[in-house]
Amino acid sequence: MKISSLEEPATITARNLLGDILIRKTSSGMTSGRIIETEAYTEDDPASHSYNGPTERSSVMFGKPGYWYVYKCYGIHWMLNIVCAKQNNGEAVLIRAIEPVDGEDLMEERRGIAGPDLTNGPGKLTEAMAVDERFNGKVVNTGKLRLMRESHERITYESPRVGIQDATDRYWRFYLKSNYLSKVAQNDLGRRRN
DNA sequence: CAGATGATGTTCT
DNA sequence: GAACATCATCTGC
Repeated sequence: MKISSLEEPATITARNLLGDILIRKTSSGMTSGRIIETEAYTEDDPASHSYNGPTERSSVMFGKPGYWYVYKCYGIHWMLNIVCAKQNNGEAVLIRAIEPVDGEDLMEERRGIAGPDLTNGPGKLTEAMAVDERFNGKVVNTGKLRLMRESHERITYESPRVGIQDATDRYWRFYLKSNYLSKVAQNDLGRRRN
């Protein structure tokens, strides 16, 4: 069992979340997956929603750690984040990819396909796990969407974040080697972190 | 394969 | 009115 706290800064929490298990329960059944790719976002970060202080959308990021931050991207996809760092620090970690653990058949049903494309991207995993705005601002360890902290012994890598234009020199994307890494990230030059 | 593009709607200037 | 922490699909090799 992992003891690291979500009060740690995003750049540390993003790494600590690797290997943890997301668990989603619905009336159709349970799905779960291992987190294998994350990105850190902070207030001091032109690419972050919290960069210009709290807004109606980003205020959750400035709240207490251990809450979900869910927002809609390009009008289509839900993005799942975990708020971290101490209250009033606008920091969060975006979950970019997971490996299915349980309920893969239900994920295939929701996504309409099978294989690595099930969960190898931030918008894909929320569809596979039936995550939407209902979880925004909710506590991470209560309710139908939970996080199980897990230790892992896999090698960790870090590299620049993807899909953004600002601060691309920051190595704030973290991942484990996996067939389920996000498409846009599969061929980049990450450096080993442990 | 790689690269371009349209979908689609909320947020912020 | 522009930008956007994306994805699926289409084009042309």
